[in-house]
Amino acid sequence: MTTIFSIEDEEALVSLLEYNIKASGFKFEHSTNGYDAMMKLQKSNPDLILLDWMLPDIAGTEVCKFVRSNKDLKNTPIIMLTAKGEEQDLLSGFEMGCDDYITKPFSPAELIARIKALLRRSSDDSREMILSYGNIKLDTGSHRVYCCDEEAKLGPREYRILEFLMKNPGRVYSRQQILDNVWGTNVYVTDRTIDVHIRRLRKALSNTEECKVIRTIRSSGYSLDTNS
Amino acid sequence: MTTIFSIEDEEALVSLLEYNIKASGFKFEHSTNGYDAMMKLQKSNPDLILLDWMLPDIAGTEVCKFVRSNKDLKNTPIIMLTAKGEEQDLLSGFEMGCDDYITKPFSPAELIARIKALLRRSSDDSREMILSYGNIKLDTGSHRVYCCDEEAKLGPREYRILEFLMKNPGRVYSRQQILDNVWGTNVYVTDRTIDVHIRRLRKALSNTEECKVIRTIRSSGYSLDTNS
DNA sequence: GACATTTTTAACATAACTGTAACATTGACA
DNA sequence: TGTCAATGTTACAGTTATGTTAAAAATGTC
Repeated sequence: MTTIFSIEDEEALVSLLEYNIKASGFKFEHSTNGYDAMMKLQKSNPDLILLDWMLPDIAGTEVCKFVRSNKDLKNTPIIMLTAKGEEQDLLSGFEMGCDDYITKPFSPAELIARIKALLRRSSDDSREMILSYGNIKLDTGSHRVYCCDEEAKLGPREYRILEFLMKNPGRVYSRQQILDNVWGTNVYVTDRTIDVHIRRLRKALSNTEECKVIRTIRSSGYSLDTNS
Repeated sequence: MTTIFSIEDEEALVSLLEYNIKASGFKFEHSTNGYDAMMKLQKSNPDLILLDWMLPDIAGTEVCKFVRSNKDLKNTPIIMLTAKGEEQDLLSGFEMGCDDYITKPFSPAELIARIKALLRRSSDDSREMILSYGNIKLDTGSHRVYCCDEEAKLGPREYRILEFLMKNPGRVYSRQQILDNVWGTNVYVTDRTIDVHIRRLRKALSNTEECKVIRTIRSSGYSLDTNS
């Protein structure tokens, strides 16, 4: 689960943060001072850090510097919290590598919006690449699929199933695994539904014999493989 | 040539600025008071403005407000010059849309460094170039779009969407990505709004069949691509 | 402040996709 | 070979995503 780590000493604010962050479906962790934070951060390895610029022990810049120089944490986005009137800190903040800032007092909605925006920006599942197996090519950048150099027209679900299977060609996935990865967990869908989508996928990839690469492993599932 | 416009009344400082700015290869222009500056800025249309916060006639905020509300100047970066001890001005400065500040006295090296940093940042957006894809050409200098050699009339938003899509032809962007990049992060706009703009964009680019290059990827987003 | 332009929302229409059920087929095993 | 369970196939109806239009809201302009 996506984890937000807050470094903030003001109790009332911590409660507010915790409530809103949890309500938005994130995991919440926190420290009330800089040294504690530096210890915990290493283990926690959160997805985003909320950093109060005014801490009881050390300056926010120091925490920032620590994060940026740490191998595991260096790419973790940081949002700094500053009080009204501390705008001159913004420059040093950005220079130290903060990604965004928000001025106290702030609305929870705004904070959540900024958190989500930053997470979006730093998430890397939008990488472009070309997966290929046999005569099938799948371009995640343009969402196009080619089968023996002809474009295959797939529905969104079929596309995602194929993308999933192509990440590990040859490997057998159970219907449940396919469901979890393509539909998402806790979704109520019959197993038979998968068969239907597999059918559609096969149909779309049937230009030539070499394109028929979805193998049924009876009582186990499906895989991308030569049918042999 | 890149032009730096200074608004500063202290003669000694003007000489210092002029010398260093010219030595760094920029063109130097200046005014010694706010009203004069507002008149000259319009014609000069500089690449960056150095604004002393304490002017003999009007407050720096007023000049700032003027620049930001002027069609041609609104994107010009502003560095404000403040005297030590005027830190409280920074708040209003940033609120008015200043991009950076520097406290007097400052080292010429630091000033030049900040100028260059700001120019770099703003040049990414304002570099003039002609993007082209298929029969569509987009001139970022004149903000004109040609579709099969005829000019297409686009609204500002449509223009920016097209410009964004043209930076990576073929690549699929989700509505959220389009929002982040065209509207900016943490903006509350419905997804449907994008569809409407896409509709207008398509309408404007429909001279011929070859001009219809916005592809819908159901449940994923849009891309600039042949529809095949 | 009135006007024109642009942007956003809302409502509805249309097209595309999805899941289910019902039935057909296949393969394993006694 | 008959039986059973698993999978293949098909068609359809419900659902969802997108297209389209118009009007309200916001913004810029004179």
